[in-house]
Amino acid sequence: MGTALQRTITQLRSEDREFFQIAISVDCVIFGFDKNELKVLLIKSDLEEFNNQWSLLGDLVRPDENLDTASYRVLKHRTGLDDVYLEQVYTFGEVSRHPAGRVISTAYYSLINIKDHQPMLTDNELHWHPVNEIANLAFDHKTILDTCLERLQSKIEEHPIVFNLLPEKFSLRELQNLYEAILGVKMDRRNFRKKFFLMNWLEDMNELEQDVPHRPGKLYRFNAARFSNGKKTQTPVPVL
Amino acid sequence: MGTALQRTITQLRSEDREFFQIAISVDCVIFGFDKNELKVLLIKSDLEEFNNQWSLLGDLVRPDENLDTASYRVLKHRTGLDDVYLEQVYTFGEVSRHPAGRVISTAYYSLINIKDHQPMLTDNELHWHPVNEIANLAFDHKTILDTCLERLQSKIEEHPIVFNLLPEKFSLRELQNLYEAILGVKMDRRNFRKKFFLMNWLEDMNELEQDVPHRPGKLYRFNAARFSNGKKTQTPVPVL
DNA sequence: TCAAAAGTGTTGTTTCTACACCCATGG
DNA sequence: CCATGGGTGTAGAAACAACACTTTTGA
Repeated sequence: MGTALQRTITQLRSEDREFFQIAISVDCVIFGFDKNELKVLLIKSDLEEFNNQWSLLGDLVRPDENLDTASYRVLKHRTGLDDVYLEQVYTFGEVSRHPAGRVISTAYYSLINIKDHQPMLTDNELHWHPVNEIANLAFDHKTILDTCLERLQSKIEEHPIVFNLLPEKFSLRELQNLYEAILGVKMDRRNFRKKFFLMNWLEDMNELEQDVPHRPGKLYRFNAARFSNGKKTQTPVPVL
Repeated sequence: MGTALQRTITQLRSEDREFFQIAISVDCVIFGFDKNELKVLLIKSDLEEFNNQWSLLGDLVRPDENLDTASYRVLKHRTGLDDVYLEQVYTFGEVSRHPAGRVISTAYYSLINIKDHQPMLTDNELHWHPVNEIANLAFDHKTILDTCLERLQSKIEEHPIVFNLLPEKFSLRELQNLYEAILGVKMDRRNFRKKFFLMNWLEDMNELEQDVPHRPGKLYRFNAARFSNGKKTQTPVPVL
């Protein structure tokens, strides 16, 4: 009862050529945070069918390239950044999702500090768009964006990843603005501070904000070493 | 600055043939629940490299077939069941994950009522294995299984999907055994009952268990209409 | 001195956890 | 009558939500 998948490579190549008609791509939802808005990096589609529409950054996966590697490559190519937070979310495989043929796409999102990336903005095909203002995109990219945003929203409830969107030093106000922008809710300032200090993720830099027209706030940085000291550490013990 | 992905189909086919060297497959982690154990349906691998090892059920995706459709096809083929709960989890794309060549695989898990499937067990290559007793599998299938189990564990914390693993009528004890098997924890009976009645997902059938050597428990069924009447209904209102 | 945001504690509510006794059935 | 699991309520702890005033800075 063997399937094509279970045969050896020689057999696969000779008998099952019909299966090698699907291309695979990665699409990256690159999030940034600026002016208290969550933004995403988009490019003008140069495909005729989607003239003047924006699309996510993506590329075909090479035959000798891991999926993750392909995303890192796209990211590096478009932002110049290495070593960024990247997470696979979902694979979109509708037969008709791409007008150029059968292309299955695996979606990733990444979080970058928008300031680090400024120089690449000279490429005038690339722009940061406020996530809230995006009504539609080329291909099924709006769906991909929505899916990645939902994943991001649930992820930050438990994991300290938003720091990737901020400069090394930040104030609690900036951190709260960021959470509010991602989750689309307003939060109570006092409860927010309490919660974060309890988590024990922050290290006080003993520095103050500069050039603010009001009382300056303290600056903190994320202390990864403290992560896992928070309250969510009691992993349930398997019963068997 | 166009990439291969952005060209038209004619161009893609002629210039980028190198990209059509990757096959895509789906692998299904089919969960069942029997004798108070969570089980998964496996097949003996008939690939030489993995002689005598068990593997998940999967197949190559056809060029004109949606990803989800391919999973349903595999499921139908192996269990005879239609209309089952199915959820995509993750796509495994390591270059070397399959000895027969470059095969990227999208993993799904599904939940079925093991009783509905009994007849197909005549196929002696197919067996239900207790999830806790699986040490390794062919390919990277152990990783896939682990990933799907983790997803299942987090999913059931919020969503009423475990009912797919039970017969239509079940006792609260069975339901609790199922949660305990999936999560690998022991729970307090009184608190468990309280929580479920609060959720309001259950409909009392006014029937009792039969043929039990002790006081019979009431039977319930999942009432989908009541879902969303539970407490988790207050969706946060976006601020913008 | 004014405007603007920083910083700080307490109280009530809800949720979660731990825990023990009587009941109904089959054997 | 015994063994087995069904069925039930309460009290303490922890987490969460709501809320107002004083402080510091720049203009």
